[in-house]
Amino acid sequence: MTSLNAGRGAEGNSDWGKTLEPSPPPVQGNPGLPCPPDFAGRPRAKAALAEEKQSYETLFSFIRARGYTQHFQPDSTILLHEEPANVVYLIETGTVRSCTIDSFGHRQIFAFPRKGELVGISDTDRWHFTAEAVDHVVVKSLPRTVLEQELAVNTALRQESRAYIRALLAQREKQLLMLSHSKGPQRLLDFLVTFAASRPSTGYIALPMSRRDIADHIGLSTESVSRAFSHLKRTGRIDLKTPEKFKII
Amino acid sequence: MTSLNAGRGAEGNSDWGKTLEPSPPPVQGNPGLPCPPDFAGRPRAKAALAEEKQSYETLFSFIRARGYTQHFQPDSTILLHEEPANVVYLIETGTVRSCTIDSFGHRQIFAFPRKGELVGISDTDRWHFTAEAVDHVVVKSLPRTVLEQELAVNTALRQESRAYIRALLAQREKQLLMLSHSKGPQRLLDFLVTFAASRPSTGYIALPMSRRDIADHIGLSTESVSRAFSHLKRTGRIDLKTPEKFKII
DNA sequence: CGTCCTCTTGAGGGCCATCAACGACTGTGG
DNA sequence: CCACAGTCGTTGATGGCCCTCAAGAGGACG
Repeated sequence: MTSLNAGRGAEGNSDWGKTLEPSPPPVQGNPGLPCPPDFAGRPRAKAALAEEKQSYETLFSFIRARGYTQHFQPDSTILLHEEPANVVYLIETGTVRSCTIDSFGHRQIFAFPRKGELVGISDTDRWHFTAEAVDHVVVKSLPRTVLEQELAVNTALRQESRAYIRALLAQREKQLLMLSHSKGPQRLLDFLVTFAASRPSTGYIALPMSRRDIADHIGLSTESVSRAFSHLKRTGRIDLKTPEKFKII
Repeated sequence: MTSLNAGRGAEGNSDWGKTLEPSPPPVQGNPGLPCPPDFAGRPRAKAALAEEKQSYETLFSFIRARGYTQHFQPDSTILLHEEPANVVYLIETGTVRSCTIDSFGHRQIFAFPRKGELVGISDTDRWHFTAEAVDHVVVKSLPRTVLEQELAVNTALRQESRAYIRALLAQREKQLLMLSHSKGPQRLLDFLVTFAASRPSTGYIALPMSRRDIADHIGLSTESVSRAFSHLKRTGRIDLKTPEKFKII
């Protein structure tokens, strides 16, 4: 929570960080240059200046076309930590919670994936987390072997799969930042805004998960979550029609 | 920080979660089965029961062989958020800090990669974070185009690259768990243990980074980090010879 | 209508951020 | 050589946030 005004000044790169040793093979036929042109600040061909919105349509279409529809009852387990990661899910309906539980029984919910999001794309051997249905969940599930076979030959699919996992990583890092630097009500508001953004809906938005789920997501106790809701309501930042229906203001 | 004793009982999967709709193409010539055998709990061939330690030797060797040696001065910038991700680094010497800074100037350090770790493997277009040298850092840097060309044709490399990013994701999730559920001294101890584990050294271990860096990593103020050090020392969990040299007990 | 669960609100206390001061060290310039 | 400023690490005092314990309201369900 330090503000980095002074700091150790990450400036003064002067002539450090330059290539000092051209290394044996000059890579790609750039005879005179110790360092190929890609080292310079040139953006890659496909990257427009305007932030290019990543699409996962190839990946999603593939799973939708080849996957099997499965249903999960509220609070049932979709995939369990340590078990073989034999499948990938694409959510069609409902909300999932992805979490881990430590040896003391403390639970951390990393995400609440919903319609149009993948669950299980990040593992190939065994699950490193657990996923449970929050409400009634419908998914398309695809055997991992099928996905892997296609990944081996389909470049576009590979790019999208990588991009998806990268996005997960960036998401987690954003959460780390939030957890260490913002206070309860702000964390709740951020969560609600993010959640609302995943719904195209206007008007009141329904929260499928319990206060405890929210608490274990944003790192508070259920009581503090409740107080944070009351605080946001009192200060006019949200409208809370019922405990489950809210609107951002 | 709830303990999940009662909870909504993630049991009772009974006959939910079964495939309800065989979906058009039965995939791989399993005529009668609506669901190929990989759906069952069979581990994949390569996965031994004993936790298989992932090796990144193909990836590392490739970078070592084709990369360029670069040096970075303490506190110089290795890669900057938003700039083109044209390169991948393998650290040979020194310690790096990978971080992001939010709009209020709050900094979150995600990791302190060191010898034998990669920096920048997670992005392909632009950096989603910043990396700075903590002390004098020597790296092998490889143009991304070279890596991508090889990834396109080298399956082993692809697997290792994916595994590396997966490991980063799991690491971040572990950090999230730690940040929300453990207190200052415990967080510091976890960090020190992790840091010590990355050194094969016996005896006292030197900390290259400042208290502020540690603070921004484990989500405390510098003063609290200092108090946590004192606390661990007082309760006999660490031996602190100088502010930079410690030993786990 | 009682039981159970969730959500909410209050009271008390602990952890930690903040402000402040101090010693140790370093590099600078007189 | 020494005064001086600047940085870093440490410790103390104070206050705020939030966890814990506790109690109560409201709804779901048998």
